[in-house]
Amino acid sequence: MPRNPYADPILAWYATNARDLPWRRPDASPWGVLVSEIMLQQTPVVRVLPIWEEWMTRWPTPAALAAEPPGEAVRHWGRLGYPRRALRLHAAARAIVERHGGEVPAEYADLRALPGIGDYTAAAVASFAYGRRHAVLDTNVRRVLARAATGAEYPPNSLTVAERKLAESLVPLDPAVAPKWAVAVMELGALVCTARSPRCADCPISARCAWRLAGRPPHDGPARRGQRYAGTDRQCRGRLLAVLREAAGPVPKSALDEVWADAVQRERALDGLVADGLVEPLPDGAYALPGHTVADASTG
DNA sequence: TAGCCGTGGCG
DNA sequence: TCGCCAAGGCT
Repeated sequence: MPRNPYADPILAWYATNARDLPWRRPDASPWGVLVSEIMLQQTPVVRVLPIWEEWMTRWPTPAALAAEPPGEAVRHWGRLGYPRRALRLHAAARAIVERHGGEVPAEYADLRALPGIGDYTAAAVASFAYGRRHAVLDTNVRRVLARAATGAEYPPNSLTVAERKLAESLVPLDPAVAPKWAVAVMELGALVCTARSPRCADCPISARCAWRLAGRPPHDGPARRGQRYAGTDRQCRGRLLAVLREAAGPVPKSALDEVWADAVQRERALDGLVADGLVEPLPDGAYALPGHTVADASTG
């Protein structure tokens, strides 16, 4: 039995089925790869594409972003969601300038030490941008391995030691092949071995997929907890931050009061945004995105 | 470690 | 319609 019985068919499938994504092109910089990975966290590719293009034009290097106030990163994050990612990406850019001379580091440990970069993103950037050998374990890969190797429809709720050991055992030994395997198995999960309705007829490893061979038994464990959204603090935070994103400068508190009726929840959410550094209260009682430049009010 | 953190499209 | 889901990280 080869080290990884799935590698050859998945690599062959990837060669003809991979999407042409800008951060995968040869001219993509490590910075472009890093930005894409942060934006893609919990966010579909189609929504990331235009924002990524805008960021690459506006801030082609970590130094370019680092030179801006953090609020500009939040503003140009738009409606991608989870805006703390924008704040952390800005902080990562400044750390890259200060600690790494403005170059995105290639070492996993250095990447992992940057704000907003966890185990997955550090491995992904090291692998995709620098060709390093790493087990790149995202939700797609976990699902593919759960089905193919374990015979379960879905992976466990949280990453287990067994999953990590399995993934690491499958990383090709050839350093030139390892990063190709990482991106290929991820792509298979994104396009074919999907969560809702997997397209087993189009899968290059269906003949050796334990889950399919078992008749695709449904998930039997505890149901995954669905997360409500309407009426939550998260929705309230989103409303408040949208007001600040769309305003050219500081806004009076009344502008925030207008977008959420429940005053108790509104204050709690606003306090949370301030605590997170996403919103800055000003001495005059107004609110702004963090680090905004005070406009010159002496003209006119 | 389980809960929190946005947003929008799809089955 | 509405719950589920999308290249996670942090505490």
